[in-house]
Amino acid sequence: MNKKRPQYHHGDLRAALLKVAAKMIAEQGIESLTLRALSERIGVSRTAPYRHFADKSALLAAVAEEGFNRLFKKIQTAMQQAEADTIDQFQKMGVAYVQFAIDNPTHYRLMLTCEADSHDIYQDLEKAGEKVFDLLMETIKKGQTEKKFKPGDPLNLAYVVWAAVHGLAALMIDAQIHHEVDIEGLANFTTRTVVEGMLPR
Amino acid sequence: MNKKRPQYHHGDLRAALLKVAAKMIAEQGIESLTLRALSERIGVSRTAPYRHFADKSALLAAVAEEGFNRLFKKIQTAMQQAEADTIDQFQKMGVAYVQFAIDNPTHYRLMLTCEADSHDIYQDLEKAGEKVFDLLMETIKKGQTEKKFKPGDPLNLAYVVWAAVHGLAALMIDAQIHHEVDIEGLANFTTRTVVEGMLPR
DNA sequence: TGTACATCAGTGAACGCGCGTTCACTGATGTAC
DNA sequence: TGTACATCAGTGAACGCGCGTTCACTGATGTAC
Repeated sequence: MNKKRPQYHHGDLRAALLKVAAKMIAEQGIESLTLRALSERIGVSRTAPYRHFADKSALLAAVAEEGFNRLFKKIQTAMQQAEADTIDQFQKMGVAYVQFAIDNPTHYRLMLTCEADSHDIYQDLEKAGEKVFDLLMETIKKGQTEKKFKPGDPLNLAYVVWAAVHGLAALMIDAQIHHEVDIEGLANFTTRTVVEGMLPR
Repeated sequence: MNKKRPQYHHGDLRAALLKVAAKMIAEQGIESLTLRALSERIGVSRTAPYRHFADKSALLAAVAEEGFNRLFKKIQTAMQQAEADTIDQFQKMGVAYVQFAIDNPTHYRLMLTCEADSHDIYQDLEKAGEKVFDLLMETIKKGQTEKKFKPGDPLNLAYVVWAAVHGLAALMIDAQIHHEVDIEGLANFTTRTVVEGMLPR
């Protein structure tokens, strides 16, 4: 039993900080996450987090990083559940990406704006983000060598696709797209349209 | 000469607040805009803004609204400068949209996240945003009746296109896409890809 | 044209709040001998 | 197995700060007669 009398040493405070911070962000938004409330909820003094993180933004960066790792896994399993067809994998990736963002709206927002100020400072965070992007790049390259996607710099294509799924996620999160729409349906339609275009066949 | 001795009555404080707030947001970001600094810069007491806006968020909503009006005009003129071809107009719209976002990054961010919390509260803001969206909807409908776009619910197509340009803008603003890329080029490529798709011809 | 008065735009002092962070500290843990 | 000691994780009081907003006010403006 771990549920003994509160101990002086927490055991694994670092992990607990990340976990509870993620939970609180999900519940109340990023803005309202305070180091004080976070510590109190864990049952530790306000200043204990400073043993594990240099400051608040370092903690947020770690939370964001963990988010990218989860996103990475989610996309990976989505691809594995797809058929062998590259285009099918590609679409599943896109839908999984949007789904993650919708399921973890505040966390997702943190991930994509946290990096903004801190590109160079938090290199682990940057790497975690790049890992996800690389998954996309590789799929596009594979599709190109299989002649299923048109040729050209895969980086530009990756940007377009990323823009589409990120944009869709962002608009939904910020409630610009009305909530009553079928999320998965629209995510599916979006990736399909990016692949097939808007021209009549 | 308007540059007389400072007067008790400012003359048009409301307009000045909007203008200077936009300027300060552009210079230092949304976070760092404070009512105090804004008032001081205009040369008026801290509490003067409360004669014109209920509170800070009402002022921000008005700033955002003004942004949508400027965006609307910019897109309109971009369309007018295009050839008569609907698809050409469509692409020019997309590029103009991204261009606006890149030229006014903090203002753009405010516009698209401000609405989030305040959909129902600030109806003028919502209307200003809808006007821009309607421009997109109309163009898609026109393209469909001309058989230049594939049929189907134009709303879904509009969401896809909006997602693509918004996503591109957001990624650029949040420095997820490296700054060295050719902005206009990528914006062009994006709208073209959304129209034409990724399949080989 | 002059006066009285309601209305409105701006003042400035002050409140109250919550926050991140610092500092010197103390209790627990692990290791060398 | 026992002891000494360095190291490390957590404490709690307090600092300092900037902010949005309130309040009772005052000076300017416009209008009715």
